[in-house]
Amino acid sequence: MRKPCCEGKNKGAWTKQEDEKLTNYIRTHGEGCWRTLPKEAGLQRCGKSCRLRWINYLRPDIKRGNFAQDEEDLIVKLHALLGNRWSLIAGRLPGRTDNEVKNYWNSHIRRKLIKMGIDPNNHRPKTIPGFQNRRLETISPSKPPIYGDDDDEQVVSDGTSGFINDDEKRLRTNCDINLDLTIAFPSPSPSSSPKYSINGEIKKKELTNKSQYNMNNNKFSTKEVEGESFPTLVLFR
DNA sequence: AAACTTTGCAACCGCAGTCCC
DNA sequence: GGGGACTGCGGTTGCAAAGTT
Repeated sequence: MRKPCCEGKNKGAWTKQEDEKLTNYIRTHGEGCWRTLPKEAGLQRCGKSCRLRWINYLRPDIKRGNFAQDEEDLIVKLHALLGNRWSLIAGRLPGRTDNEVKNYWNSHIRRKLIKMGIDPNNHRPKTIPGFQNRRLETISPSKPPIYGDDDDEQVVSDGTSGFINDDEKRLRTNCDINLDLTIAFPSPSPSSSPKYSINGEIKKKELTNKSQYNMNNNKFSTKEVEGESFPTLVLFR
């Protein structure tokens, strides 16, 4: 039976001294074998704990503080496409960690979506008794879904229900998701789990076109996109 | 002011994937 | 190819701070 890596080691919150030891060690030796790092750095912690502390808190390139609105929007979009793949989502938010994104989703965004009557798991309006017949009938494959609280409702020119709440407007826009993600089909093996790469790190054939995914009709459209400014995400299913 | 509740987030845990012998 | 070691990920927990009664 393998010994638990944390047996006999410190647990709980990190002290300033521990942070300094870890930071100094990694500055000198770089990130390496997390298993042996604690001993070499003089820490009574398991390697796993050191890795987590470094990645989520001590790394110098971490952006701390509140999430900007565009970051929040991007998280919603990426979550709609990728689900709970926090490390992938965080990979497209410079300076943010998967743990931070996950926490922000669970404590802010998820709650906000629920409050607005949107299922955070599938990003679609929940069927709420009382207004579902009137509201959900407006959803069609070619049209963004209509959702929201009746109290905030207003009538817009096309006769459908509209919103006066900024968050709702923004999220409604996000349903028309249109990410610049490169999508590659099909999987080399149907039984294999999805694979992906960022910036083409894995050696798989990529499509030359950029496929744009539209949540409204669940379709990919392809068109050439020039001047790409952020990492290319490739999904293999 | 005290008690209680809610919120935010750091840290832990277990599992799955990958590597290496 | 099998199995152990290691790493990384996502779910969950625990606790301090903030808010409410």
